[in-house]
Amino acid sequence: MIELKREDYIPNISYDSVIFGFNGTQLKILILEYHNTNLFALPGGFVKYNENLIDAVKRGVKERTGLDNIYFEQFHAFGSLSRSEPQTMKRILEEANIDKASYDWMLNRFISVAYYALINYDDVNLEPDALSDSINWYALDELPSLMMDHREIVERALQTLRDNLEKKLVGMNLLPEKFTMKQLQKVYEAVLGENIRRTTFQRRLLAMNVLERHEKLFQGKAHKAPYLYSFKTRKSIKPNI
Amino acid sequence: MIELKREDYIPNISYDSVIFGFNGTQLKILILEYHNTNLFALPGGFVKYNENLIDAVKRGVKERTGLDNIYFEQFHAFGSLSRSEPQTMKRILEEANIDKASYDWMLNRFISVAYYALINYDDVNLEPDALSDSINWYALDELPSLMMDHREIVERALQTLRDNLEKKLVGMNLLPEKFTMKQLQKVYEAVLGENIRRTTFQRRLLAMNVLERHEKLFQGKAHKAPYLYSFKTRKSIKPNI
DNA sequence: ATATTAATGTCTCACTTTGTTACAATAATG
DNA sequence: CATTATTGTAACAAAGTGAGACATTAATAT
Repeated sequence: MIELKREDYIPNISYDSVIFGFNGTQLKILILEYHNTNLFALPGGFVKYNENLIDAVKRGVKERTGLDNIYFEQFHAFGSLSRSEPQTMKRILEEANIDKASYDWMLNRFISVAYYALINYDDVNLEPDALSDSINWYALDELPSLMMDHREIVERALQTLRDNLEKKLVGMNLLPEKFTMKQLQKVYEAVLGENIRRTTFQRRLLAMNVLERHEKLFQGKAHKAPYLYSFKTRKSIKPNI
Repeated sequence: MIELKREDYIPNISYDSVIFGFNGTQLKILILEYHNTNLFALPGGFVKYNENLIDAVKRGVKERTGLDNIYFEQFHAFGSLSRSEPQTMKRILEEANIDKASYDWMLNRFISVAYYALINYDDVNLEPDALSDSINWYALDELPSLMMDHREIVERALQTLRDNLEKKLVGMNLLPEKFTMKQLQKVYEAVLGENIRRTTFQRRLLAMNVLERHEKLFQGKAHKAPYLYSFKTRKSIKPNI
């Protein structure tokens, strides 16, 4: 049974989430498709009266991916009048057989706060919400046409991710705990959308003093086995001299 | 007469603005003081149902400074439950002699979207709003104690300003149209909170190729007159996806 | 008129960071 | 045990930055 009672939620505020995953080569994001509408959208939702904004976001993502303890980064609030499309919303809600009395408030104008998150592609247990037929990974250059301003939201998320890549050591959540330099480089290349020189990249990242080197990897490939690295926890980072 | 009718405004959403100005040496921001309360706060307000979020912000700042056509940068939405302080709000509204029926909705929990702006210190015509005794410039290191989470909002604004300084050529609005290299350096120093080497700074900024050099300045100072510069107009770059 | 003063514009040199190329090391394969 | 493909790192070139030196010059003092 779908619960979207008007009295539980703050009207006019919503969130949208851009969930990035990495398949080893491409950056992908989670997109859902609403019942019988051919409408694709970012996973989003509403905020309860007695709930922190960030908790609403976490709740929505946990319901759809099973993941908890994800790192979110808020990147923009979208507040233009023109972004709301009551007819589109109405169609979605009718196709999901929600009754008019309970969905009426959802046709209002909403200001939406957008977050992105970076998760380990393989950990996800995808679960469509009540309004959706499916939720799936889409590569950034193979996105379906998205409803409302969601395309703009995605572009802004990617831009922020690129801007933050250096500062926030963003690869952290897109990779397994231990990874090779090559894997990390692939993450950087996927995020930045450009190739990086191997030796320069390696030298730069080692100089940053945020990686911990472990034993060798036995990948079964016919060449020298690369080291495995993991990210140092912030505490264990010692100053470079 | 104060107009804050519940039916005009979206409940639960507000904005706050951190307006930076520069007096040649220090960065300052605008802070208002509510009637008879000794409470200091950032200039903020509410969003009308039929109004873009950014237009609400511009409206509020124009009413208080007389300034139009300011560049705003949205930097964060503050959405925790704990940020709301209904007792504080009640006191402010009572001291301003607003009647309970019309202010009741303002005691709700609000999610606030915060913007900063950079303006020319001298152009401002300060005008307290209906709830306030005064609106004034305060240097960042001489701020009074601020209500609610406004201190945190200021700190985040400053952090974002610092992060964006290089990318967005932020000095643009803190200086008159034409300025000397020294003046620009003072802006950088005030924003970053540290001294910069003159020669390196000059070389770096000229290398960025964003400054246009004009005729010399006749400052009446007993030394070689510096060049005047202005910012070249830039075409915005769209992110690739 | 001319020397003085002090901030500016630019140059140099050392040092650091980044780009590029080269090459030795080595796990799996046959 | 040689081959293959990839890795780790060294070496050198190119570009960028920190620090200092110095000539230039508008106003002022002489």
